Amino acid sequence: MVTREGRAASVKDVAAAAGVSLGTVSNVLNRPDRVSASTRTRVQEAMAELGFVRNESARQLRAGTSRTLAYVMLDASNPFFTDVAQGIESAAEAADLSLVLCNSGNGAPREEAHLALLQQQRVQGVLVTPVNPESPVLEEVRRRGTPLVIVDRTRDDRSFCSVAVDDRLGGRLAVEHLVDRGHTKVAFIGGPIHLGQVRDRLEGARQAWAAAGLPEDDLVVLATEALDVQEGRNAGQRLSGLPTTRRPTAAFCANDLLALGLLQQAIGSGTRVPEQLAIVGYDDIVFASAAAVPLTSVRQPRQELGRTAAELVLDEATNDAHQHQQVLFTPELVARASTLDG
Amino acid sequence: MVTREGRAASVKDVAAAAGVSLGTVSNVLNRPDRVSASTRTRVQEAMAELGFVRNESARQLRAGTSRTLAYVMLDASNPFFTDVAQGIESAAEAADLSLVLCNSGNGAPREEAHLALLQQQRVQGVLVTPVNPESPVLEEVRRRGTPLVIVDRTRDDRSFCSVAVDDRLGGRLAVEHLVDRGHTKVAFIGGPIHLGQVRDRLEGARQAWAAAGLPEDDLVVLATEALDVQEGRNAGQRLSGLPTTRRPTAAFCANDLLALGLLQQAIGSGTRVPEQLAIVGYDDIVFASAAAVPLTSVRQPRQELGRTAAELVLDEATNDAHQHQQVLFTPELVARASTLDG
DNA sequence: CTGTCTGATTGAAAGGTTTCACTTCAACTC
DNA sequence: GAGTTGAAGTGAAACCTTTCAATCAGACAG
Repeated sequence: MVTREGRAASVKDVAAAAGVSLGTVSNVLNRPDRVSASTRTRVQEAMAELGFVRNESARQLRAGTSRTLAYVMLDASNPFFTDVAQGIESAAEAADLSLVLCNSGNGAPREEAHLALLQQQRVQGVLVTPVNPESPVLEEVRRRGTPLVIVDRTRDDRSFCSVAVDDRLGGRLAVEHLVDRGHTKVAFIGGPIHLGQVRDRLEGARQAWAAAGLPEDDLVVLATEALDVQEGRNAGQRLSGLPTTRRPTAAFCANDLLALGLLQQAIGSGTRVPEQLAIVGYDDIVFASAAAVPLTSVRQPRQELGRTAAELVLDEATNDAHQHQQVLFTPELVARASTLDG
Repeated sequence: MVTREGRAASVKDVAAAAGVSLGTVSNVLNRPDRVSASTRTRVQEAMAELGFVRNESARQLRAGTSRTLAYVMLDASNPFFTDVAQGIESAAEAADLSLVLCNSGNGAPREEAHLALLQQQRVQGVLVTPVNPESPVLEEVRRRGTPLVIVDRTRDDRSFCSVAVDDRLGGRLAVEHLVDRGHTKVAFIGGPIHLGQVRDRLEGARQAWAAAGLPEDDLVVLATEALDVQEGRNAGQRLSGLPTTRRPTAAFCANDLLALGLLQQAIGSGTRVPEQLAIVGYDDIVFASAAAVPLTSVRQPRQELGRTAAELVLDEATNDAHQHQQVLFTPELVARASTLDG
């Protein structure tokens, strides 16, 4: 019956309708075995009749805690982060928690607003890929009692749990691969250069370059303003502008979006990939393998990243003897047509 | 001070620390103008001192409603839906509500679980791109008092607000464009065929085909099992397998993921796009224009879709005289290199 | 028939915030 | 100086659920 008399039905209404006490209704909800079968069905019928929905606020107020985990994503439109979210979700599901996603869209104010709300909601824990991992806001969150784990970033002091992927190693793998294929002049494309990710990948690239005994100046750095497709195209134009003799024969891009932009610009301007320009991306998003020339890329264990982060935050939430730890995953190079001619 | 004595600080603690009554603390929180400046700062200092975080459950319990909107996405890894979510977010922000995202991952049980929890949380309203728009679960949600709007789908009866895009028109636009370019044998690629979207886009395609006076049989339907990249590749192989005389010179794909898969397979097997095979996609996701051969696609006003849906759900939540309405947006063809040679 | 045990049910308290009718007090008016 | 006004602050009630000690009814033993 749709008896909507202003407010929603409460346990009290259900109790009245079923002719039992309010404690019994609660028992039906939480410990059905303690209630006789006949009463139980009577109560359940009353609930259905009245369209009763348990009020989570009241429940939580009493219980003191929610059954929710939250992930504040840096950029919901980057497939990398949605994959991470899927990993988190699988761990949350296993722990019988539900996951809510928030999107900061790379904006610090939005991130702060989301974090404030999540604290107020007393979520069990927060996972976040922060705009700035060094921000004091993160400390504040934990100081106020909400467990927090940093995802795909690390903090210089080791004051938080974090999960990330070894970006230096990733950079090394990419450049070693290119060196193996005989390239002796390579461009690194990425930026802003102050981002931890970009810095580390470049550093790894330089290590591999030096290890191969190649002259430092032949690893050219093209700094970009963002890690998106448009910037990839721009970088491509800058490459095309170079005289042939000084033009790199391969490019290592700090993420796949850049690589896809570069690829597009290259093909559009008649450059053959990989014959004239080999390309390595980073992240191995689903669109990398679906590119017209399937992209060689450095794969990160995205789902596992998420899953592990969720497990850490749960440990922090439930285990008194919790120790912060910084988990570092190992990336893996996936070679495809964009570097493999013939 | 990190005085964590078991439980978090409450208004009562703050009141005691600041030497005021509990009502005053509440006033500082909700009507700061009614409190003298000196008391206000004293209370605020006490809050900072104790690391006070307002308990949203208690607030909501008292207020009866939350300041939250929710969107249950069909597939968080499809950029189309994250763009819709961004539109919703902008409307939510304007109304000073926050948005939580849930992902059903195309699974009915997950969708149901999310909907149940959102009702319990007494969210202001729910937006959902349902696995099955005809599901009785949706009626249940509304019957129990939570406003609900259907996004990017429609229901046959008009019992819900919904926002969608005119898929028949989209199909017509795509095929008209191909006919204009002189194609007389075209493949429609999409499926599962029972999906409303796919059905309507195909129907529009057929209308345009018939209107051009072309023989019905020359619009070939290749049914796929899903709308993803892999199925696009598969479809490409099926096309390649056809004898040249019977092979379509153009393909209209029911979404961009299919189109990208098809494009990849085509280029990989040496088919020149668009000279030997023109391709039209649908959705105009960001990766469409970034494809190696930029994809002609039917653009849907994704952000506006989300924004409008959010406005409708808010109207349903706040306006007693609310009337359900089905908003239908107009798609637009964006012509790019995948159909434009020369 | 008394006493004991068990399972089912009850009723009241607690949890943190907001609201609102009420009190207090200082400043002002005539 | 009696009376009025307004601003500032107070305190109890209400929101809905869960928990737990207490009660009840009936079965059973002695």
